[in-house]
Amino acid sequence: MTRRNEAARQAILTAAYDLVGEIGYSKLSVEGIATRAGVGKQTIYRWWPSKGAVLLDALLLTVGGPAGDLPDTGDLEADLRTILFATVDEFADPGVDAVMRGLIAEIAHDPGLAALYAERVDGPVRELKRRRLRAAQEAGQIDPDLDLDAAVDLLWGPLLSRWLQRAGPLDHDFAARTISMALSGMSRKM
Amino acid sequence: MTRRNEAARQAILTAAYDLVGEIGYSKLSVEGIATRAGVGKQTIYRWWPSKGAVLLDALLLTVGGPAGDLPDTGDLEADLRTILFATVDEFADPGVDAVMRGLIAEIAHDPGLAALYAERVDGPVRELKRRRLRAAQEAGQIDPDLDLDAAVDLLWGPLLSRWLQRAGPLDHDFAARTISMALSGMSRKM
Amino acid sequence: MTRRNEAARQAILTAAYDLVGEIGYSKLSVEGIATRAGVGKQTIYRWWPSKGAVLLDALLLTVGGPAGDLPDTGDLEADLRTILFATVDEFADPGVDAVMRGLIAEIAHDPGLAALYAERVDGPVRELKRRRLRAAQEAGQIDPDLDLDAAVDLLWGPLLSRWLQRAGPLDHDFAARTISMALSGMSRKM
Amino acid sequence: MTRRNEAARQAILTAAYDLVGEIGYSKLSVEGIATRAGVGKQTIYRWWPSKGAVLLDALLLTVGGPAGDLPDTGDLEADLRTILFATVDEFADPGVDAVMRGLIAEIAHDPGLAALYAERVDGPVRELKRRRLRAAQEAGQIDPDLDLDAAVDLLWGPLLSRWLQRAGPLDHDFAARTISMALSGMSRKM
DNA sequence: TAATAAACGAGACGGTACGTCTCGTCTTACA
DNA sequence: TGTAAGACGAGACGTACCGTCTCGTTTATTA
Repeated sequence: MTRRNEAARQAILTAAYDLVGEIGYSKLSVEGIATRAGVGKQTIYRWWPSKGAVLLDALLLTVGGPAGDLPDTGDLEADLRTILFATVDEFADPGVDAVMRGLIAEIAHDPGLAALYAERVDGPVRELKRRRLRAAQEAGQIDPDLDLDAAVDLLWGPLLSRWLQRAGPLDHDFAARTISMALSGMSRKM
Repeated sequence: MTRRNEAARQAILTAAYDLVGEIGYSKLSVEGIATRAGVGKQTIYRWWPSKGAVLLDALLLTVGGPAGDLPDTGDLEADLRTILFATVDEFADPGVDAVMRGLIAEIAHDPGLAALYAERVDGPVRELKRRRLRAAQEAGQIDPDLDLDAAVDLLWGPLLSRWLQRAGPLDHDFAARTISMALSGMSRKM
Repeated sequence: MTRRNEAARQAILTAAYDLVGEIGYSKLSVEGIATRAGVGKQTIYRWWPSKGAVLLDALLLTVGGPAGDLPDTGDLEADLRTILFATVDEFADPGVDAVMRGLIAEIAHDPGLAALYAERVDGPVRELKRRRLRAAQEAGQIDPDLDLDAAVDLLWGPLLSRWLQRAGPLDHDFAARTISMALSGMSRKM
Repeated sequence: MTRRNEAARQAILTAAYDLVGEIGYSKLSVEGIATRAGVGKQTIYRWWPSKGAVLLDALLLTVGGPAGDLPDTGDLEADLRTILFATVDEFADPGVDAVMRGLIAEIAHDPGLAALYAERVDGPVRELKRRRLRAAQEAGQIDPDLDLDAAVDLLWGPLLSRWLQRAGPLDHDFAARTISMALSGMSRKM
């Protein structure tokens, strides 16, 4: 039986999320999270194996878990705009930004965290995206032979690229242009 | 004139690059680099402002600086394959992987490092990519009204996505599929 | 009326006494006692105010409380030998040794424990010693003007000294020599 | 070659000595000493193996090392008064009191500390005491067959007893009475 | 013969301190 | 002067216990 203190859990995740946005992943300390949350360090170590695991949970507070299906109005391009605009907005949140960057670095050398990330964050979201594109295939709007995973990356990869490299604006206009190119292609039409 | 010891510089960069591949960015310490390189800590602090700056220099040792123009045989799709296959291969290097992930995380809260990254790594490479696509525009192979920066991201973003999320294979086949979709588009042709 | 669990009391005192002999006073923890005794921490805190109080009770289990009068055969020197030899043997018990040393240190900054120690341990024993010497005074065997408290310290102090400083053997022979010197004095008799 | 910071050494020993007198041995922490001394914890751990070793060094600052020979005016009883009165005064110092009690407890389970104590504190002092008594033997003032170590304990043991048990006043008067009894004996002279 | 209330085991909690590790600065001795 | 070595003040690491505070679960009267 668990006698876990839910208030402490919330305080820890909120403190972690706020702090990482303020000082960045690498300067974030378990000590700092505990102090900000008004909690003993052991309470963090009791329930999470690492700083990364805490942040992953904190991320889910914001990005939300399985948020139901993606919109499907029948108009694929309009729906993709709705969805990618939301992604763009999420990336603009300093908490999400800092947490994601930290996790990306940590995942490389922490297989446990990588598994957790795949299971809790990437997997569910990616499945929703695939499902929306499959519906478009069934509606005859996109090529039925398309590799849906590759298609998902074609749509979201460019956003990721802008976000990571900070080498250009990541705004709704860019998302719209990406959708347009992805759907119709870069090549000159004869 | 600097009395800088070039042998020490080499030893530091090599040690940093090797170590980051072995133990990861977050566990890498200046102390560790100095010990591995057989160098005093002060010698590192004297010449680099941060761990990230050392790694950025170390990265340039491997990825190389401005490597001349990208190939232009006239066949755009073939040239893109050559180029993106090389990118895929670079991402497979554990040293490059670890350094890049670390830099990505650090850049968010270190403007100096961000500037350095933009100037030394991202900028020059991106310029070469844009130049190759501009040539294709002039050759009438792709839409003359295309936003070239967005086009670069449409091609390289999907690779970045696979590399970061580790949610699918990042191989030559995937690169080829991405190029094909980017050029011709996802939409069903009537 | 208390519904105190006597089995738990015994288990706690035994565990405390055994543990302090094994790992010493400073490394002894309430947590450790509770675990060894198979008891919840609260059961200890419910009945004792401090680690020292537990040990004081544990000490009384072994050293025993008021063990009746000291022997009085009429032969003072022989009786003192019997008594001091017993004291020497007690000091040799590792449990007694560890508990006493711990209490001595703690007493300095814990007035409550000091009072408890004076009342339960030192007081009763000292009274018995004084009483035996008073009988000797009445029998005309020792100086009737003697300060009995000082005399007690003259006999037992040297034992305490050896025990504390560990700078010489604390055995029956030493006790006998001490008794002999105390009774007849160090000065050359002309 | 040592590059030890002498100022830090002094600050640590002074802080340790002051603190132990204020809060007692068991509540004394390395963290507290470091903070009070304005020093990093590592600087303490670098040079001392334990809290006890720091306090032992701190004790030597006050009690002093080999302070030259004990007084020898030819009058043994007068000299012993001078010496034991000084001992009584030392025991009255709260710093000495707290340090000694702490060391006594620690010594039981720390052979290294015990050796250090014997070598640096107890040994030198005891040798001086023995030497003074030997001079008295040679002067024909005390029994030439006396076990000098036992005689030392006969004189200082009672002081130790009073100090430890706190069961009676430890003052010059008591010391004088002890000397008198030790020299002439408790037994009624016929 | 229940019910009921304390004492109990277990262990989570907010804290303090542990002893270790690394940070970035500073000092020393050598080349 | 630049360097290898490494001491220093600072502070986070992850662990062990502190003493307090619930939790159900015995027990052992009391109704």
